Amino acid sequence: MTSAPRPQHTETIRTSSICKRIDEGRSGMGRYEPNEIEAKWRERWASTGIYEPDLHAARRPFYNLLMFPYPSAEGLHIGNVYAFTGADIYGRFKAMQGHDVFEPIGFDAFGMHSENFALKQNVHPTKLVPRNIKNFREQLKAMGGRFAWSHEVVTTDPAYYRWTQWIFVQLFKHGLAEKRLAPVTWCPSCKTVLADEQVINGECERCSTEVTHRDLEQWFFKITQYADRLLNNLDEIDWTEEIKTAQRNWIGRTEGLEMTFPIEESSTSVTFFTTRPDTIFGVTFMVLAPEHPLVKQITSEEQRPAIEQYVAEAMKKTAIERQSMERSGVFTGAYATNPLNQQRVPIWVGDYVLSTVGTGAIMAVPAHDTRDFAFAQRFELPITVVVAPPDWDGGELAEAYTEPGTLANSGEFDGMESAAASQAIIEKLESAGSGKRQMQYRLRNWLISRQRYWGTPIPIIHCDECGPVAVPEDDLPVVLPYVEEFRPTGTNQSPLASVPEFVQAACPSCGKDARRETDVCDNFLDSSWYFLRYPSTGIDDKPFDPELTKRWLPVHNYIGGKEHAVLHLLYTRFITMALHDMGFIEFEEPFRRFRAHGVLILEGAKMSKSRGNIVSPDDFFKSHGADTLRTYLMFASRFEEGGDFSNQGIEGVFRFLHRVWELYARQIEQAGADAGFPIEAQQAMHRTIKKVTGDIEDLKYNTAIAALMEYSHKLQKRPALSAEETTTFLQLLAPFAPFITEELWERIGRDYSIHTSAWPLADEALAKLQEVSVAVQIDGRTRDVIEIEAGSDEEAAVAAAKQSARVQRHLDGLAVVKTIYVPDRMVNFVTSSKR
RNA sequence: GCCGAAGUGGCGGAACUGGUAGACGCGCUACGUUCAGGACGUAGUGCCCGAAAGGGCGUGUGGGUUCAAAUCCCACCUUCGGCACCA
Repeated sequence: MTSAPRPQHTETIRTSSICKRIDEGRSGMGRYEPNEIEAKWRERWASTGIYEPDLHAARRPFYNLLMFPYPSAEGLHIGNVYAFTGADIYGRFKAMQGHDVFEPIGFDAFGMHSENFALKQNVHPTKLVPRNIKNFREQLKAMGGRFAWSHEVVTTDPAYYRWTQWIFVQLFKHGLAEKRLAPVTWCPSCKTVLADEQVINGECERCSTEVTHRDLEQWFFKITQYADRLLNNLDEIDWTEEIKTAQRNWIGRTEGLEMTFPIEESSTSVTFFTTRPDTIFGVTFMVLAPEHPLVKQITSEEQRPAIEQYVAEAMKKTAIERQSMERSGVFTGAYATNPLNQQRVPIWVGDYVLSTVGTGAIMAVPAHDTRDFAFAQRFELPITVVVAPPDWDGGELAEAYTEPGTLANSGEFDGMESAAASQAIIEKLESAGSGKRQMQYRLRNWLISRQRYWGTPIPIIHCDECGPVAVPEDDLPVVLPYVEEFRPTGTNQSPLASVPEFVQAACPSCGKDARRETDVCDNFLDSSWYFLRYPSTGIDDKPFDPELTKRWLPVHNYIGGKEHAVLHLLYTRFITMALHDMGFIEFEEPFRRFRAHGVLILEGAKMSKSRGNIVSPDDFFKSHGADTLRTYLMFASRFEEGGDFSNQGIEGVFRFLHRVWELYARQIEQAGADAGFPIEAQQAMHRTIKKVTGDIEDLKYNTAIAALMEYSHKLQKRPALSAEETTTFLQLLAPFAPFITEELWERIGRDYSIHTSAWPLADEALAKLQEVSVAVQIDGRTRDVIEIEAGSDEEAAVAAAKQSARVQRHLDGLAVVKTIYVPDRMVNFVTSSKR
């Protein structure tokens, strides 16, 4: 692991002159110069190591994790600053509450973006990536995160990917890795495998050639074996509900029936899965996915040309297009028999059926499925109602009826309700041997192989005698060789295949000549375990030290983007569970608490390279300083919702920090003045402590900052501040604006550092409001607002309300039939005139 | 198409468990300060009628429940995010 270089601040950039005049004529303090003070404290924090907890001795460990960035050549994105600031504020808050906070950072640096960018710039990724990382480090330091730089992790470092390979080997040894044929997207012109995002409207993004598919031998991890546990544990873990829902849907466990229809004049049959056994009597046709292996077998000679053309067309569409466009299909010429009613049903091919879902074939029940209904209408196929809608007249349906109901046209099952009928039909089919109850999952196994250069080499050697053999652990890492020509090779192999010294290897098992695997790993594997490595960086004989792991994990708080809801977060859970089962770690869920933050958008659109609307934080660091940018990003919207970035509102936050500076300048000048601490001021302070503390815990940073602004206005109005107010306000602001608060903390004569000082505690009695405003309504309309003592009973509140002249006027001539009192909130007089 | 989230002033956004809609900030207006000025201070600022007092309307649209709805229910519209080789 590399240790981060000290930032060099040879020159200080003067801040914009927004405040040039503010303090002219004021002596001593000078004006707020964010660039000066930020440079000063960056250095001081680094040299004193206040963000580097002693991992072995820490008494109250708190592992505060954020999603490590992908170091692109464009530099740190303002969205990264947004996400990391949100996580950092929480870490700073926990540290001030007395925890030993470990907030590591690293770089997820393998992958297609780096490879493609390197190709474009004609710079080798081994040169480009360190350059990008260096730039990112500087930017990350500029934003003022409390990062433990001595534990930096870089996934492209052999000292790291050695253990990524070790994980691959463990999974392989435990039967959780398998190799099989699977289709990839292929550009016939570039002669290369394409990623999904490189395909636009069925064409290669570079050469606009229509893409095709190829079957290649690929490695998979058997995540589906963990489907039930991954699903069931979701009920227990403290994660953002939205993410848990996304994972549940992704895993997609459904219970139903798997059954087969024999094909006429053939020895084969079609197997499909259905969650609606109650509708089997309504099957009027079947549909196979275009990729289904039976298609070639059963198509009649007459239909063959049409089918072949249709299948070729379908292969060009994406799964999303196939499900969004108008239903299309072609009849194969073959028929199957419904074993329940002996009905003859035509077999079609339709691209709305996906080979990756279920068995790649469906029984079509147009009366009770909207997609099948549309298909039947288009091709004039019969629609048989077998579940009667509530007031069905026996006639034709205008649209599919997909709800449960009473069975009709279903022989012996007529009159039964859907749920009972499903069970009865399953039992009948099970005893007849033509179907069985089945749990089905949407989740598919994890495709690990990439036919690319810039990734972790898969640590496997293929031997003709022994088959695939894992590289012995002592031989790891399998180092990614330097390949000058790292562009895709025009074969379906990784560029590594063109390096004979790499490919040639002796079989670790029998010693004969063998071939090294040349595909590299999906970089989701790199990022599936990085949090396990952070505490153990520098340890080179094991991936993670058991002692440190036990002390620091599972992670206490993980904050990251919703875009990682299923892939990264599910793969990470899977790897953790697998390592647990193999006995390497004691826990099976990696993160105690996970919170998803929102997406930062620009003028209503997501920032992306393709739109060209990426905003760099660098200009803001220079013009306003990191404190202003951090605070503004957190103030502009609810952290968990995300929001719009505009540089309109940033000035408001900049002014706020200037006013804070001024407030303390005045305070310092008046040193020695007897400030006093009136009760109202104490109450305001404790209310603010309570509000800010609660809001940070809930990640409601925007309202915490609003409360601090409000409180600062109150402080500005006081002639002088007490010592307690002076320190408390700075402490509450410190997680958001770590630099200015550290500077002012020093200037008011407190000991370094504010960031290790104790978070203020709210005095509940003082935080409580003494007087409350109570709305007085008449028939639900607010007519007056009265001030009464907090906690007043109904009698007192109603009496006070009736004192109001306005209320009296509105009640004049009306009879109150009902009075509603919500303590400390409102009184409502309901009158007889009410409607 | 499927899954998820969200629609509140001119703008970003607040609003506990159904209980004063619009906190805080931007912008705008007026006044003050300043040689001048992007600056700073004070006050005002949802919309409509009104000189004011006051009144009416108002949280995407239409309906409903309730003494009371941004919040709950039903239907619809729009936007954003995800859909397995982007990370």
